[in-house]
Amino acid sequence: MEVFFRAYQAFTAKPDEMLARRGLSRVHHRILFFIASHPALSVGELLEHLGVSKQALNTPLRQLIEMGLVVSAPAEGDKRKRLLALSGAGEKLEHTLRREQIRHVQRVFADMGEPAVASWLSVNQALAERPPKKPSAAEV
Amino acid sequence: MEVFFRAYQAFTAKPDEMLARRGLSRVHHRILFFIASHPALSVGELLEHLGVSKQALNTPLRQLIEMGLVVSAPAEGDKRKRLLALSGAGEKLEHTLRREQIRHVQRVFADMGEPAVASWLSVNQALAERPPKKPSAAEV
DNA sequence: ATAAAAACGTCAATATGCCTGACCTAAAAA
DNA sequence: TTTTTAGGTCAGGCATATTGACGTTTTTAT
Repeated sequence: MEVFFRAYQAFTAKPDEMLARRGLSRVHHRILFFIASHPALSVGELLEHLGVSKQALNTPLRQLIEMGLVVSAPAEGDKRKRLLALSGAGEKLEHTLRREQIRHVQRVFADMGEPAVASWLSVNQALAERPPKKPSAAEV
Repeated sequence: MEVFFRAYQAFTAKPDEMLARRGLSRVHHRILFFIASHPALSVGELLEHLGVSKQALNTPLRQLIEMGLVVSAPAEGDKRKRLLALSGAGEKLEHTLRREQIRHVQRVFADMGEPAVASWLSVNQALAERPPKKPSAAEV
């Protein structure tokens, strides 16, 4: 339990530090991550992924837009929807954060060998896919 | 990144649910866990492990004591220190929570096989032990 | 013996983060 | 034309964490 906890903390420590220097936090990273992973994401879809209320998303998302990291544009077919995308700067930041996490993980992977990594990934996958109960939207 | 995150969430979901039914939360679990793992732990040592201010610990710890799950007694040699221990009920709860997590993990382990589990554990260990920067006490 | 420090507990003020409820606009659907 | 839907925002409330400041008891230093 403790090791698992610390592993996750260590995994996000470097990005957290970089984000903090820009006045951003874990939420902002999650937003950037989902937008990067799901092109042309609508606000509603983002809310589902994050599992927070729209009021909770409002502030950090607005900050990202005001900082020019995220762009929000009305959808083609349905102008009520706002499609989110990363700006150039947003992509750059997201890549930087992602690369930090990859670097951290790879330093370990290099020592552990290929099959260990594959196992680690698939166990995580299995753990994540088998929620003991309902994943309670608020904590996804 | 996302899988790792969800794996950890799933790992704590069941305990969180059980704690919530008693009006407790993640912090309480962490306190119970550390007390269980370190017999005759002093308050100061607990604070170091948790990496929070003593004011932040005060409330949840007091609740646990008032609920009769944790006992606090002056140390033999140094009566300024308060040594923490689980009561019978506290041990029972801690074991229940621990067992839930083990059960969750073992359902997955059963499918993945022995070596995969060993790899998963050692990769986590390695990730946890290699903080990219300083682990920033506040998030340990 | 007296002063200083350590370990713990607590009160207060402050900041954050998230939630629910309520209200508003613009656009799509009925 | 009326009703929904998608999104944005304000207000109030709750929970939690932080720093700062005291007060108590016990131990250590002078």
